[in-house]
This record gives sequence, C-alpha cells and structure tokens, in this order.
Amino acid sequence: MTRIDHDSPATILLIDDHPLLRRGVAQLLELEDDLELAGEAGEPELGLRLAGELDPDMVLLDLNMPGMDGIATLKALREQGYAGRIVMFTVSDHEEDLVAALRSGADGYLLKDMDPDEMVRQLRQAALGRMVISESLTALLAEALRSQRNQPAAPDIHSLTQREREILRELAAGLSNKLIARKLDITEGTVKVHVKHLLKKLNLRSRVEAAVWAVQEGVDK
Amino acid sequence: MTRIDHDSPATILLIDDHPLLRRGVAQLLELEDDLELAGEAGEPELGLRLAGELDPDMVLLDLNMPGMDGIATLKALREQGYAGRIVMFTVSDHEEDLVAALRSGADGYLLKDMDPDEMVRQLRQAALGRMVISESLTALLAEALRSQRNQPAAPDIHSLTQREREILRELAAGLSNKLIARKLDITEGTVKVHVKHLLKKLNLRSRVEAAVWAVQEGVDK
DNA sequence: CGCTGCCTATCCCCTTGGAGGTAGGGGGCA
DNA sequence: TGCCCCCTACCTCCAAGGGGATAGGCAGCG
Repeated sequence: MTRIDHDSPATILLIDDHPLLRRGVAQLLELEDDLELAGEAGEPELGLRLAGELDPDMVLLDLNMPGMDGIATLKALREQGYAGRIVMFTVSDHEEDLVAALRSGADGYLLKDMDPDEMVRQLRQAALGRMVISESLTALLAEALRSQRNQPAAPDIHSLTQREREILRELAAGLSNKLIARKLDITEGTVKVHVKHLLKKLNLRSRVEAAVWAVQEGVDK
Repeated sequence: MTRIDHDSPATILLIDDHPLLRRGVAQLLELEDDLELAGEAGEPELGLRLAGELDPDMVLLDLNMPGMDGIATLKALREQGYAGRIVMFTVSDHEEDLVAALRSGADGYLLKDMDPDEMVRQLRQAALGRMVISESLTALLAEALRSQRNQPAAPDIHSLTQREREILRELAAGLSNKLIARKLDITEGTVKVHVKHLLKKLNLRSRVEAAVWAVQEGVDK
C-alpha cells in the first residue's frame, strides 16, 4: 500500500530549528527504508538553499521559527521553484495557522505530538501525493471551511497592483486623497481612481474600512 | 532631615498580590519607627476599600496585578477621593509603564529590586511630599520627556467621555456615521458631534486617523 | 500586429464627513 | 439655587469621498 520497495525511497528535507527534534525525526526515518532523510536545516535560509541543491521529494517544515516564519519559508520555497510536497510540521493547533498554511499551498499539516508510527504512515501518504492533516485538526478544518463559505471574497493584498498597495499604505497612515496625491506627485483624481479600485478589489465599502484592515493586516509598513 | 520622631509615623497601605513581598515590606517597615504599615491588600478591590477605611498617608501600589492593573487601580483610588500619596511599586522598568503611571498621577515609581535601605530612604522622601523615582529610571524618564516635547498633544483615550469612546470603537470598526447612529439608536447628527469632539480631543484630523490610531492602540476591543 | 493590464487623468453626480453655532434636558456639585 | 458637563438634536456651509464612465501612454505578450 505504499510507494516503494521497488522504487527508490522518498527523500525528505527537514527544516526545523530544534536540534533535538531533528535528531528524533532522523532516527525515526532511519528505521524506514522507503523514507530517507536527505538533509536537515536549522534555519529557513539554509533550508531554502538545501531545497534547491537536493530537490527532495518532500519538505517537512516547522511553522514556528525565529526570523522568517514557516509560512514565509513555504512561500519562498514555491517562489524559488521548488515543486515537491511541502508538509508543515508544528505544535500549533490554531485554526489561523492551519488555514494560513493551507491557503499558502501546504500539502500537509502534521502536529509534532503525534504518534511516531502514525507519523510515518502520514509521511508515506504525503509521499504518494495525498494531502495529510493530523486527525485532531479535522474539526478545526471543518470550522474554517464553514466560516469561509460565508465570506466568499476574503480581502487579499495580493490582488492589488503595486501602485494600489502604495496608495493603501498612505491611506492607512490616515492621509487624505489630496495629501496622498501631493506625496506621490500625481493628481487627486488619480488617487481617487486607485482608491476606488482597491476598495472594489478588497470588497470594502470605505477608506476607513480599508485603513483598519491594512493596519490589522500589517500592510502599513 | 525627615518628617517625624516627634510627629506620628507616616501610615502606608500596601497593595500587592505577592504575599512574600508583602511580608518583606512589612518586616522592613517594622524596623522604622517613622513608617507604619497601616494595612495590606492582595487584590486591588480590597485595596480600594482599605484606602477608604484607613485613609493612609501613602499607598504603595503594585503595577502588575491580575485583574485590575495598577494604573486602573491608581485611577480608581483618585476617583474614589483618595488624596494621599500614591507610589507605584513594580518590577517593570519599561518606559511605557513609567510614563503611564506618572501621567495617571502617581507620586512615585520605585523598583522592587532596590536596596532595602534605599527603599526606606525613598519612602521617607515620598512621605515628605517629594516625587520619588528609582535612580536607574532617570535615563528612561529623560527619554520619555524628550520624545514627549516633540508631540505636545499626545492622543489620550482617557480624555474621552464614555460615549465618545463608544463612538470611536464603532468608527474603528469601519462604520459610517449613519451606521453608527443606527447601531447606537441616535441620530446621525449626534454621531457627527461626537466624532467632531473626539477628533478635537485626540488632535486628529479625520476619522481615518482616528480609526488607525484606535486600532493600533487596541481601543477597538 | 492587436490585446491586455497598469498608470495616469478628467468629467459628472451624488453622498459623506467635518467645522461652526445653537439649544434643551439631565445629573453632579458648590 | 446656579453652574458645568454630558448627551442629545438640529442647522448651515464647504471639503472630501466614492461610483461610473472615458481615454491616452506604455509595457508585455501571443
């Protein structure tokens, strides 16, 4: 029911800042001849480099790391062209983290406190191309999906153009259209156009909503 | 050079949630015949009651307590008419705490790790009516004052009335005057008046600035 | 080449927001 | 009692915001 025995083992790159945990995973994988730990990284930056060099079948990625966090690392991996499976590996059972990871394109989300046998089983499934999520999180996932259904158009910063993001940043600083225009050296009318467009894209109804959203989202930096 | 020996000792009320620390202060004060521990309280609520009953010359007030924090307790003391000295007593050497305490009307700010002899000396000074601040904090204080000079009218949530805070909260949620009016069951004109007033008090120039400030300040909760 | 997306700009039209003043009712306080 | 603050409401006047439409210049792309 697995992938190999005839095939070559699935290679795995582990990116996690806890040395002891890396040790544990390494020992676990050594016992399995269809799973091979191709490399380890204690920092996201090294992880990105190794992913490029080793091109593993799967990346096991810690969500909570100092500096660049797991989501950012995930995105960086995809941006640098890594096409293999990315499975988040974390202690966080918070819905936001789970949702953020999946929305960012993670192929799995496993909790670190899971049973080793179960862990191996899930990794095999992931290697087969199946989405794996720790069972205890399914309730959370259902919850997230349900609340998502009711707000079809979640505002997304990425739908904005460069200029619109710039306008939004100034807007979120409390500036009026007139002041934004002066600052960016364009006419007030043009600023209005950008504001109108970004409001439409973000599905918001006023600049105040946009400003609040931007601040809460941390766009204003 | 002190207050007493002829006079009656200065009475002190200690409000702090750490029993051991209260014990320590009690023993320290027992050795001084010009300082008398009039009462102790492990919770702010009891402290407020004792302040009313005992009317001590001075209140030593912990800044970090579960539930109502020190600043809130300080204000509550003043609001219930307590007119004696209030000296904050804390482990926090953060500028924000120091500034908040002083702005809220504290007559002193002492660190818990100070030398016992120094502590007694400072309390005597406080009893004399002098502002006392742990020496290690003077640099912080200078810093706070300097940064304050350049922004004369720092927005302060406490200058707002209850209704204005309520309006601000809705405003920071992105609601228009019309919607706020409907929600609070008043006319739009009245909402405008409140918005106008709170903008003036906070020295802001638009509802957008107010919303951004409120969100960043965490007023919107 | 034409098509598309982005940035810029301008037009009209209507709504919203903000500054100013006036004023009545209610509660606290000297 | 009078005074002051707060909340409420209404008024005018003007500035600002936002929807809709149109359009030229420019870059990338099939």
